[in-house]
Amino acid sequence: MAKRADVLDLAVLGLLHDSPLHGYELRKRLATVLGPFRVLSYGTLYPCLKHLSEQGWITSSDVAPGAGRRARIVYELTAAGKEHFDALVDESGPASWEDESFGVRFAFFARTPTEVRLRILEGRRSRLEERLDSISTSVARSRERADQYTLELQRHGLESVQREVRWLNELISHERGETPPRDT
Amino acid sequence: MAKRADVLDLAVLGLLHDSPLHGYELRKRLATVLGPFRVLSYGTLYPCLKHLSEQGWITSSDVAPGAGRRARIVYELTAAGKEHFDALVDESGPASWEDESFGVRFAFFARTPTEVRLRILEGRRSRLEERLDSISTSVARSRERADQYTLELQRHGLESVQREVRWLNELISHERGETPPRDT
DNA sequence: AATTTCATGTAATTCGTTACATGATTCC
DNA sequence: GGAATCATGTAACGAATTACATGAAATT
Repeated sequence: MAKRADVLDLAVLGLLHDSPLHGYELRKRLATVLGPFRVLSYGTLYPCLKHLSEQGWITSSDVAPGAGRRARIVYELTAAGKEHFDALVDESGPASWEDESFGVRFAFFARTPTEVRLRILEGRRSRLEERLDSISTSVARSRERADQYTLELQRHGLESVQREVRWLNELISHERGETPPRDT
Repeated sequence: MAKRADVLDLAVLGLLHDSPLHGYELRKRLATVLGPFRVLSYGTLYPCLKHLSEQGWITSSDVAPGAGRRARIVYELTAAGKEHFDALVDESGPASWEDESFGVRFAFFARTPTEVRLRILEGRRSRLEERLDSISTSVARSRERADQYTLELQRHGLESVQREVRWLNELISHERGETPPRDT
């Protein structure tokens, strides 16, 4: 069963899928995958890399300080790591896992089979629709007690979720209707 | 200086501002304030209530099981608690604190002076604008390396942030231009 | 009679941050 | 010569979750 920590694993394995990288560079690229706001600390990244090595999903090799570049440790994906990545991308787990991993899984869609892409998009959509329900319920429950600002906050939240559902609908029909943008 | 944990403190104190409540009921109402998605566990709530009592911001009293209702512990805001709440609402801290507390502080706007409301809204807006910058930079940096899906994800993220900025603009001009919806 | 909802807590664990510690290289 | 960036880690701490533990009252 997928755990929370697996989100980071997934992101790191996904980035190493393209090319071997060292920790410092990985951290910068993770910002793109996890969202440009979140900057991961080394206190999280390096223990994670150690863990991935122990599991045999990546290998590390010391690269001597060549012309202009200093010594660093480059991590590379193993065959087992590729398998694990595929399993993680496809894996469905508790709603919290799927929510947190959605962005990361989407970021690696170019390497994901169409049917898995569809499953992920549809899963996301149905979770958002549940959210829509629960917001409506909570709005109904607290209408008397709520002031203008609370209502406005709920309204805005509702609208944001609805917008994302529309976005997903477009993506889903795109996946179903025509050749995907790029197929690897 | 505001810490992360203070977000929960703020939410609890804000809810108790209206009326005394017991833990179980508090937890349900917290869902409205923190967002209908997040359900807080008792493992977080009860230690928090203990902490707030120790600080003298709330008092607890055992209520005997009256007609139809069973025994429970009702928490009430103290004068010191009200002061602390006001201080927390007004407090500016690291970006992470302001980001996480924005929703909660907004939820209690009805009890917040107009100038503080404006400070909070403008603070949020300028943080989002920084985010806009950093997204643009990261898009520019990774354009060659990025595939269609990564670009689409970034595009969607950018649009969401821009939408929220527009929302904030409306709220700000509303605060500046006319009598606020409700003044307590 | 059984299940759900009400109601309160504790213990172990996990995730992640901040601060600390170190040092080379490049740019100004 | 000094600052910024590159590069890798550890230790202490903090926040919150899950699982555990308990039990009464209401609903079906």
